[in-house]
Amino acid sequence: MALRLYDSATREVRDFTPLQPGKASLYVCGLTVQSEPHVGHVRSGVNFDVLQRWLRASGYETTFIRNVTDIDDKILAKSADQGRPWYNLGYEMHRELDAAYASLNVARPTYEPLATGHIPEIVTLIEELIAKGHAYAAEDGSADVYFDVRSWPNYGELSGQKVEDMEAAADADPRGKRDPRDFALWKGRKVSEPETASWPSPWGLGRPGWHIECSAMAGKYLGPAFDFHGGGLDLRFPHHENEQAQSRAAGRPFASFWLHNAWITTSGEKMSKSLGNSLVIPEVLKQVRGIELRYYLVAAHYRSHVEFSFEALHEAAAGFQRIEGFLERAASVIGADSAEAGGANGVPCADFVNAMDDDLGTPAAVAALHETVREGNKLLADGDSPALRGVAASVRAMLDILGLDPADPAWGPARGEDEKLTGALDVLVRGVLDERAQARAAKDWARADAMRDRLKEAGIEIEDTPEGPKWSVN
RNA sequence: GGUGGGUUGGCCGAGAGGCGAGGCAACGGACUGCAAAUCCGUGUACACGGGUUCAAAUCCCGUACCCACCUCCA
Repeated sequence: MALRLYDSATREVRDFTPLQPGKASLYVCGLTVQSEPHVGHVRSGVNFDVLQRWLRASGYETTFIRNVTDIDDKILAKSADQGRPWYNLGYEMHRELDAAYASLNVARPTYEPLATGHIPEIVTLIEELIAKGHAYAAEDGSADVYFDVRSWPNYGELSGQKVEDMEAAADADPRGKRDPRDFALWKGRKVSEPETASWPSPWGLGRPGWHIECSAMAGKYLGPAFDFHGGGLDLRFPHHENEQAQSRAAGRPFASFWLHNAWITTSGEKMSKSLGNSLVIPEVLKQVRGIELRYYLVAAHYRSHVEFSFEALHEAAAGFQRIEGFLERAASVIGADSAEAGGANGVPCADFVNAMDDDLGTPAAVAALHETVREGNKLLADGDSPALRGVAASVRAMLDILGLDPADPAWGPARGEDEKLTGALDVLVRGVLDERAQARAAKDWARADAMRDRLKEAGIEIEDTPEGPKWSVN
């Protein structure tokens, strides 16, 4: 079975047929760098990262563009409030975003273009649209340029809405618009805005509207037609509708598939900057590790709403630790350095592949992963074997596709934190364990258990295994 | 007003006409001095009311509640 994905434009699951054989091109709307990223933002990053990984694992040479919007109304307003340059705020938030992605092992895109770095491409595209009669400069001298919605009969095709049924924005600033639904391609500079936030154009000083940047950048890096365009569900309208209208009006076929990830809600409501109920990443990572948060996000389907709760998050962490536990035990049996332990030659099980091919069915894929782990746990009882090696490698390969391989250097040094400290602690704990072994040999269970309890109070868990006791810091 | 999505067991979350995804929690068993881990097993579900069907969580009609989008949003 080949890859099939749900296309928001046609509202059905369709077979993926690449525009160019063996290649896949993907454009995802990244964030506007105006505030710290929260769990919801990162969900999108993780979802499309999984898509990217699956495309690569399926043999497609993949180009993945994820932009950063580094100029917009909110950035200007916030930075003005904070009394610092807009680019200073944007840069800081961009770095926060990078850090959040890194802490969740979201791979970097092929390119990560900034809106402000593509003013010439944007101006050229607007000029094309004006020449074709789909855009006009406002006649009020504001230097604004608008897309003429009425000139494009297919407007609304992506979101399934009719222009007549749309409400005009309550707060829409009608200055210079022929129709309230027309949207800005170029925003003339207002006197209240900093000079550094404007660029010269044929219509006067100004800055790009929000939608045009994505059309321009997608065109620059992926060409007039490309395979996938992704983003959050809320971008479907107006952002993606407008992107598609602009691009097609300019004669570019644009995206073949539109992919939208659903929300993470808190207390039943959308997690949003404007609601102020954001759960920023560094806060969440005080409770679970990045890999566990990623597992939580991957275990739900990308098109399902997820109601965020710390309880569910901890549950997910426990589920992931089951997988990790198997890998640790397997590595101690077959040797951590063996080729099989690396997962490089591992083969995902058929259920996993079928699940992923079916609209990135990560929940079913994770179920398949757990079943493989159970199989591996059974094999573990018999010690080293080719079957165990195969299963361990398979588990690693599946985890890698989901971006969840605990041994991936992206997660940083393994749990052992500081090697010197761990080494020192090991000597001390071993000393206690040796004494405990003597007590156990003498069947002095009270003394043996007391030692175990004391270690536990210090946060050190003891497990007796056939190979002797093992300790871990909890 | 327009458009779209949702409601599944103690919890999280899949599925989409028959055979109970998976995880977490619970309980029983195996293993263990005990515990932990692991394995085996058990139970409790499809918002409500009708209908179609040999068979409905799944299809149809209706109702209720929830959520999102309609030019700031992952």
